[in-house]
Amino acid sequence: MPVKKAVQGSMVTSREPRPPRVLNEAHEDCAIRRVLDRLGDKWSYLLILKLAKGPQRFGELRRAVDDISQRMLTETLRSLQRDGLVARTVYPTTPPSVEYRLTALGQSLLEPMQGLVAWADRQLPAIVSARATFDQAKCG
Amino acid sequence: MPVKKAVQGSMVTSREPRPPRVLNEAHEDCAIRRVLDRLGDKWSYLLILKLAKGPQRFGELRRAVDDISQRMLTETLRSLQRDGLVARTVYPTTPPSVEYRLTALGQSLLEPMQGLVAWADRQLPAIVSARATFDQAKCG
DNA sequence: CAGCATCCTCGTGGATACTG
DNA sequence: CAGTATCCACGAGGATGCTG
Repeated sequence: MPVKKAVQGSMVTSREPRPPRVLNEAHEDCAIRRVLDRLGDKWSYLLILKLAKGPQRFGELRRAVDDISQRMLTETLRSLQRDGLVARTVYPTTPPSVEYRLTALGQSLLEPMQGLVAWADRQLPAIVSARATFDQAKCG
Repeated sequence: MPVKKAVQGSMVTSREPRPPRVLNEAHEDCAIRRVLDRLGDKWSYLLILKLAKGPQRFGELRRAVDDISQRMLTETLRSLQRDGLVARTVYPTTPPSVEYRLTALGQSLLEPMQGLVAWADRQLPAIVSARATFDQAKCG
């Protein structure tokens, strides 16, 4: 395991301080990549699944997920809203109450998503087992 | 393993060096999260889609994706292999030749994945449009 | 209650050099 | 060709404090 030198010895290479990195963005026009960049983050997929159960308030979602930080909940919900997958409704009560629900577009994502969820549920044992075999072969 | 302290500036804040973070791992038993942690990375999904076309050699995959670094190609392929989604075959020629192909388990993932790809292709315009509207409302 | 602002840590992954 | 090994930039996201 790479314990991270930390030191960078006294003598050290003649290495230059590395020029800024230039991104290759050629893939930006690939639909699946753009969608995965969105759904592949830590919380989006999960929040959509929670919202599939029906509209929910901010605090409800927070409790439903329970290990999401409030900052990420806010941020993820907003980006889902931006993409038109989630709608946000403010009720001007005191204290304020905000409800989130899936839009039609968001709903339309449920079907393909549930296909993946079903696959995950079915195949997880096989994956875990494959993993064990692989690790055994390595270390045994 | 996080040895890393390294600098931590000379003068700097009166703030304490923040106690170590303890992970909430309560979600570890959720199949979809475990599967997404795997497929949600930058390359797995894409490599599986490439391998769906048939077995391919290391270099072929490298060129097929073309903006993946060789390090990440190696690493991603190995973790897919570990999970039993991809099989690796070495042909002891000179120079060596290594072929990767989807296992049956990997194949079984294609169907749910393609559902998602299809959705992405269909709905990307709607998402882009929603995004524009949202941004307009913000800045306009 | 439903956020916003700030700061800081750490994991992901790119760049590069080297090997069998 | 198909990797391994190292170094390091950067952005995701947790912790915390404050607000309407």
